[in-house]
Amino acid sequence: MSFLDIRHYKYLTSSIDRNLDFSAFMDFEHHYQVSENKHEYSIERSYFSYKESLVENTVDSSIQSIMDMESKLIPIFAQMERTGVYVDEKKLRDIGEDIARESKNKELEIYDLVGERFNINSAKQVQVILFEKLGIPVSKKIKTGYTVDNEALSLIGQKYEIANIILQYRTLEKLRSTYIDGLLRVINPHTKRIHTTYNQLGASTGRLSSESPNLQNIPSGSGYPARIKSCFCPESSEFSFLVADYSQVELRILASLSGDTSLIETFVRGEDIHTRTARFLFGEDATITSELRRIAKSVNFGVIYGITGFGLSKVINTSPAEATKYIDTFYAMYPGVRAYYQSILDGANKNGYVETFYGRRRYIPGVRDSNKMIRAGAEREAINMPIQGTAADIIKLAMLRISNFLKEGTYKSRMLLQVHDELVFEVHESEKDMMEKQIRSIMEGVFPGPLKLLVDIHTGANWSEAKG
DNA sequence: CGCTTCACG
DNA sequence: ACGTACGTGAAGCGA
Ligand SMILES: [Mg+2]
Repeated sequence: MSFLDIRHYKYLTSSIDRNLDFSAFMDFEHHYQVSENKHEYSIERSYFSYKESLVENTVDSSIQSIMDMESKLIPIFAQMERTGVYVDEKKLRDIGEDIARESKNKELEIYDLVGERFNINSAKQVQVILFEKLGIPVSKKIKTGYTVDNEALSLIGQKYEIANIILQYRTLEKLRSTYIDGLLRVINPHTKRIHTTYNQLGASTGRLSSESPNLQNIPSGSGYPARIKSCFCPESSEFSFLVADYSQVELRILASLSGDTSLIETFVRGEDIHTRTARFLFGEDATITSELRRIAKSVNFGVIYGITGFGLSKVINTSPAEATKYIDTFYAMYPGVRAYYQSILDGANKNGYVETFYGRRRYIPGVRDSNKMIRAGAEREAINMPIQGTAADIIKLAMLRISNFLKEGTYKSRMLLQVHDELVFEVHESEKDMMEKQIRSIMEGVFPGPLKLLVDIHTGANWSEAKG
C-alpha cells in the first residue's frame, strides 16, 4: 500500500489547486465516481495518485525522486505526531500566573495614563485613543484606518510612553493567550503530551508547517519565552532533550547555489559571515561593533528575501538611500550572488517556475505579470524559493535518514519535532553521545559539494536548556 | 470570516 | 504615485 496521495502529486507538479477536489477531479478527468464510503475513498485516492504519478510517466525524474522522498516521509511525520512531546503542565500554569499578574499591572497603567478604560486588545480602539483622543500623528494607512502595529507604536513611543506600555502589554498577552492558554488547552490530560499536526502540503517552498497547535513558533529568547520553552521536556529523567540545528543554512545554500567565491571562502575559512559582510560595508579596518554586525546581519538575511532599500531601511532604522547603498555594496562584494539571482529570474521567465537544488518546483506566474508590483513581489518569491526550498529538502532528507537509522537499532531515543532548520529529540542517557555523533554526521552529510553544512547540537533537561 | 497583529525560522 | 523581505499559524476583535 502506497502512502502516496494525489494531493502530493498536485503539490509537487502544479502552482495551483493545492486543495484539489479529488472527487471532482476524478469525475472530470477520468469519468469515475469515487466511493461515498470514507475508507474506500481514501484507498481510491491513494491508488489513483500512484497511477497518475508513476505509471503515466509524465513527471520529471527529479520530481519523481522528491515525490518518493515525500512519500517515505508520511509515516515518519505521522509517527512524530503520534509520539508528541511531554509538557510540564503545572510549570506552564505557574508561568501563566506570573504573566497574567504582570499583564494586569500594565493594563491598569495604561488606563491610568489615558484616563479611561478601553479594550487594549482592539486595534481599532487603540487607534481612537492614540490618534483621536491624544492627537498623535499617524503613519501608515491601513484598511481600517491607521496602523498601530509594533513599528508604529515604537516610533510613537519615542515621545509618548503610553505606546511603549501598550507594546509591553501586547507581548505579555501574546504569550499568555497563545502559548499558555493555547497550549494548556491541547495537552492530553492522560499523557500530558502535546501532539501537533504537520502539514506536508501547505507551504509553497516545500517547507513543513505545524498546526493545532503550531509547535514551530514557540517563543525563544530570555525571560518568559525561555521559561515557556523549558516546559517542553522528557517525561522521564532517564532522557534528555537533544536539539540539532543547521548553522546559517540559508546563507550557506546561497553560497553553494550561487558559487560566489567570496561567500564560499568566508564559510570555508570558518569566518563569521555577518562580521565579514560588516567589514565589506564599513571598511576592512573598521571596528565591528555589535551594532554594525547587527546591520550586516540584516543585510545578509535581507538579500535572501530580495529586500529593497526601503524595506531594509525600516528594519535597520536608517534612510532608504543609506540602506540601498548597503545592498549595492553587498552585491558588489559578492558578485556571484547578483549573477545567480539574474539566472533564477531568467529561468522563471522562460519556464514559469523556479526549482530547488533537488528539483522541487514552484510555479511563479506573477513574474510575467504586466503589473510592476505583482512582478516585483513574484521576483522576490522566485529568488527566495530555491534557497528556502533547498533548506527544506535538506532537512527532510536528513529526517528520512535519521528515521531509518533509529529504526535499524532498537533505540530508546525518538525524534519529536522539526522547526525548519532544527530537529528536537528525546535521547536516552545511555545513547546520548552516540546519538549526537550519528545525528550530526547524517545531517551534515546530506548536502554534497565543497561547502560543508555545519550542525550545532546541544543537550539539556528541556527544550530551553538544549538550545545552547 | 476578514482584518490586524505577532510568534517562529 | 504606490508599495516595499520570504515562508508559516493563531488569537482577538467586530461585523
Ligand atoms: Mg540555525
